[in-house]
Amino acid sequence: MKETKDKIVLKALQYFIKNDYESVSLSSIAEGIGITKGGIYHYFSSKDELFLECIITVFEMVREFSADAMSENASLEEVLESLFSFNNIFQMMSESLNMDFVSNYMDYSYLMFVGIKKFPKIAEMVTIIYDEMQQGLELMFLDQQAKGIIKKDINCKILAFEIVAMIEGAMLVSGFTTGTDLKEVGKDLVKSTLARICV
Amino acid sequence: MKETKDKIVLKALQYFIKNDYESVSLSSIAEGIGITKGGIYHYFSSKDELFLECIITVFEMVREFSADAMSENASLEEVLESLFSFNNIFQMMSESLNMDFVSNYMDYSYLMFVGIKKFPKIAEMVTIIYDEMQQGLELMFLDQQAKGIIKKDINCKILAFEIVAMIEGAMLVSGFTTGTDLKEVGKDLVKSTLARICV
Amino acid sequence: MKETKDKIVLKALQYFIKNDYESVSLSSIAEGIGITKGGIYHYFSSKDELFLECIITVFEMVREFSADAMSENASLEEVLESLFSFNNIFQMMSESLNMDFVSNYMDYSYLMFVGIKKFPKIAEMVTIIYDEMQQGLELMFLDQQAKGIIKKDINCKILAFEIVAMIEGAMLVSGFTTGTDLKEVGKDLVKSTLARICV
Amino acid sequence: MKETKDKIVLKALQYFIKNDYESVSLSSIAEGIGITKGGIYHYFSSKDELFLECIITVFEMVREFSADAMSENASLEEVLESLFSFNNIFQMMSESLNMDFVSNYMDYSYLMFVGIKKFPKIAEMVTIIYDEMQQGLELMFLDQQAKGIIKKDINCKILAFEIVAMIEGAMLVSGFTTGTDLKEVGKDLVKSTLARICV
DNA sequence: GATGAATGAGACTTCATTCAT
DNA sequence: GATGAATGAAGTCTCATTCAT
Repeated sequence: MKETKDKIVLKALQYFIKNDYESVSLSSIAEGIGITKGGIYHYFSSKDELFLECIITVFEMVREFSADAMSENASLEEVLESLFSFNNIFQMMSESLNMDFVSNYMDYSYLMFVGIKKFPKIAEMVTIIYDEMQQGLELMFLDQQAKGIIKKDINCKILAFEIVAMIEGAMLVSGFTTGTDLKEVGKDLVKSTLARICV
Repeated sequence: MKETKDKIVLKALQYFIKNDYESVSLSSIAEGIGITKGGIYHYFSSKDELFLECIITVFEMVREFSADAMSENASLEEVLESLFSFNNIFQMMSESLNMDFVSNYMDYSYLMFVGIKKFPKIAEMVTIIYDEMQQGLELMFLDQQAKGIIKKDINCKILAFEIVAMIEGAMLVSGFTTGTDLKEVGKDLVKSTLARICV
Repeated sequence: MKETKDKIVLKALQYFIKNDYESVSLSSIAEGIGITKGGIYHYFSSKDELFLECIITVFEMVREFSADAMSENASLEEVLESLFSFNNIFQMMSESLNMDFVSNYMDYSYLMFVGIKKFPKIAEMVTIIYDEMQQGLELMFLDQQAKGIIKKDINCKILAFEIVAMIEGAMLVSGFTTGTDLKEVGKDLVKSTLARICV
Repeated sequence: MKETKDKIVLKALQYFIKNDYESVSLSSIAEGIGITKGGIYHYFSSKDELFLECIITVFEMVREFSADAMSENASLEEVLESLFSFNNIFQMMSESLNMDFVSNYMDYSYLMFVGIKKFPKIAEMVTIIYDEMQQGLELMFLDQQAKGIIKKDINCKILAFEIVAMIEGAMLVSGFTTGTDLKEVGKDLVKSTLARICV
């Protein structure tokens, strides 16, 4: 059955996302789904391998999300609205994983960093994600600029970087600053962005 | 002598910033500075306490940096230039610590996240840092707006959040994206920001 | 297999009864039965837990012994003879444990004291043992008094306490005093006791 | 000054009497009297030596007490009353040590046992104490028997052993059994003892 | 497919002890 | 007479991993 394997990844993710890599024990994962430690070794040859699978699972979801947001049919406004509705990302993630523990950007971000420290290879995956997002945005901005919707004097490459940076930064910062409602912030940012780039 | 204690914190920071908390052993720290494991316990009652001291050391430097950047005498342009010259932050940090290991934002960010997972209290410190920065910027923007330098229709509170988010996001993202020169990015962002907010 | 667990308790008891609690290392226990340190943690979650199990094992044997000695069918003389034949207690204990290390009362007594210092709860167990013994004796004395065997003017409650105290004291003291043969002492005490309480 | 040395012994005794030998650290003793660990080594060459001094201190007091109780001028009744007034022993001990922590026989007894496990030599000291006491009593009993006060058919050697055993046993057992008032028990035992040995 | 016993390495931590000051 | 830094050995405990069943 593939069921057990999925259960392991899910439970592992749940722990890895909230705790230090080293402080997550295979026992606790096994116990959490009602099997024994040794059983995990049927599906994964090591703790590292399991961890990697967890990270990849999350990354694929993020990639899918950003691809969806930038679908061809969407208007400039719709794209920005999708990307800036941070809460949706984590809601979707939680639903996909059938669990409610990815409560904020910090959880996701933490997993990413820990992963990179453990396996430098993961940094490459992150790079791909950001590059794809940035290039996607740049292409869209160029298209809109050609159509006369975006101001002519704007450097689309820089703008794309700005947007990506602001999305990541807003998610990160809003997890800490007091008195910032994530939903409102998203809307405000979309508005202010459109105002300054559109003709 | 306070020398040994400082050496311990320095070496510990060096390891904590590059590796998983749990995978940093006190032995390696001790060995790294030529003392024995037990010696560390003269100065710190536990690994956690040492870790905390390391984090606080870094936080104080960041706080100082952002306070310096927003000094009263500085012009709008100077403030933005300071805040967006990311590389300077880490250069300064490296100099202060007399070590060259804080090579990028990821290192600092990682330390922050790991710290928060271990000690939720640290999240409060981070909140203070961001809040101070955001409020400082907002005040400055309002002042400049009153002087007629910044456009009247701009919401300074949102703008302050945007700037903080962009700084953090740019530092984070630029650590991954390919083909982005951190120095150039900073300059570009200052330019584009000034262009859109100034009369 | 329950074999290993039993081996651990047995070997642990062997060490705990002869040495300081703290100076008994899990390594030595493990080594003593040919397993590794970590193996002990399969059966006991801590050194304390193992220690507790050891103590309980001993207590249960003592309780059983005193219950046996005061069985209903035994005559007054037989009961006293059983209780005062100290050496039998430890012989039995050694046989039950399949080891010959409980050589005298001091060993048992020491274990009891150390246990109490570590876990105050153990004092309650000891209390139960003594109370049961004292009450059992009192009932028997009252019965014998009613039958006219024990002198009418004797306070059976005090007598019961005296007997318990003398048993414990004799075991304790005889471990030190020179020139006292434990076997002879027991017989003498039975004789002198019967002489003074019987009609 | 001899003051510091005395303070060390006193504080050490306070800890050794309530805790496991190994779990008493020199740091805690030093801290308890406001000096540092290293300072102890001015007066004692090792932890063991300090421990031994503590035990000897206690033993000397016990020996003195029993010698006092059996002073030549005292009558049979007075001697027994002194020996059986257990609480007095510990009260006196506490006063001598200027501390109130020797609350019961268990504390004293525990110290004795731990001492023996660590240094078999101490068993010899205990033997001397018991032997002295037993021989002292035997001599007194013989004297009283010669004077016609004690029954002729009593074996004074056995009686002396019985008394010592009962004293030790009563102190031990009364620390556990419920509903036994130590003071009353002492009086009862004196009475019942006199009744059975006197003409 | 899964269990459970067992290993072995490595971690944090404590402490008696030494010694220069 | 006393401090305080530092050592080094030992101890408890945790865990990834293996393997017979």
